[in-house]
Amino acid sequence: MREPTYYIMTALLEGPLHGYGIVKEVEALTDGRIRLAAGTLYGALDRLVERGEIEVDREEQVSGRRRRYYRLRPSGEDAVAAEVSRMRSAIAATGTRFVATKPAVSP
Amino acid sequence: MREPTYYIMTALLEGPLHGYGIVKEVEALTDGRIRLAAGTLYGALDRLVERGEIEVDREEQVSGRRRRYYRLRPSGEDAVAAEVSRMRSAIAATGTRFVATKPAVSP
DNA sequence: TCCGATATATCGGCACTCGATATATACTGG
DNA sequence: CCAGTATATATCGAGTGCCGATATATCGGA
Repeated sequence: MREPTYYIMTALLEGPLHGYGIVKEVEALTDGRIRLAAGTLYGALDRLVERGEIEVDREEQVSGRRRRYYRLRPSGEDAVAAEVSRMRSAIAATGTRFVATKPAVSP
Repeated sequence: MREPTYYIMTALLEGPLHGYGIVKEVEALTDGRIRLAAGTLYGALDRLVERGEIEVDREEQVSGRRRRYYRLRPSGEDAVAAEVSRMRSAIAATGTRFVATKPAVSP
């Protein structure tokens, strides 16, 4: 799984969100580092629905704009868990070379 | 960076290795989970050389077979470190949902 | 009135991976 | 002695996924 797809699913871990809401949530989750391109987002969403990892939760009409909410399905959550596990293994493969540094806490 | 490329570079963290040696090292590093396909390996190697992240260390002739050793360059090591950092952030983004479980130690 | 934010959709191009195929040598078992 | 497996590298086409561009539409603020 690639990074954009991973973050899309991670955003949905908290609960259903619509496309643009996912963009904003991923931006928040990554401190602004990842700004999902439209093609990436809707392409990934379609693919994930087709694979049964997410599904349409509901559609809303908010001040003239349509919002389609997506929900993570159990297999999607499993996929995220598997991805986390793969990343942990990948980090472990470097041994003690790149040791995690705890972010500084405000004193 | 994709997983195969990541492991190719991780294998080179220990020191120079030739193509087939990388395949074996990655297999060892991942408990046999990842077996680099020939196309993946040599394609990635060429790309990494072109980008200056690895370089040819030396060539040997061992029992009639040519071996081309590759060496990780500083920018390549930086790339691996950046990748580790990205993965740590990605894991952190899931919050406390998927807590790391220490592998069981033989009792 | 025009710009930026909100909101979704689609298309073409690009990068990377993968399996298949090719080539060649060395060793081991039957 | 010959077939199969391991060692070793190279290349090509197909498939997948990401990205930027483009399109469309509404709403609020300067």
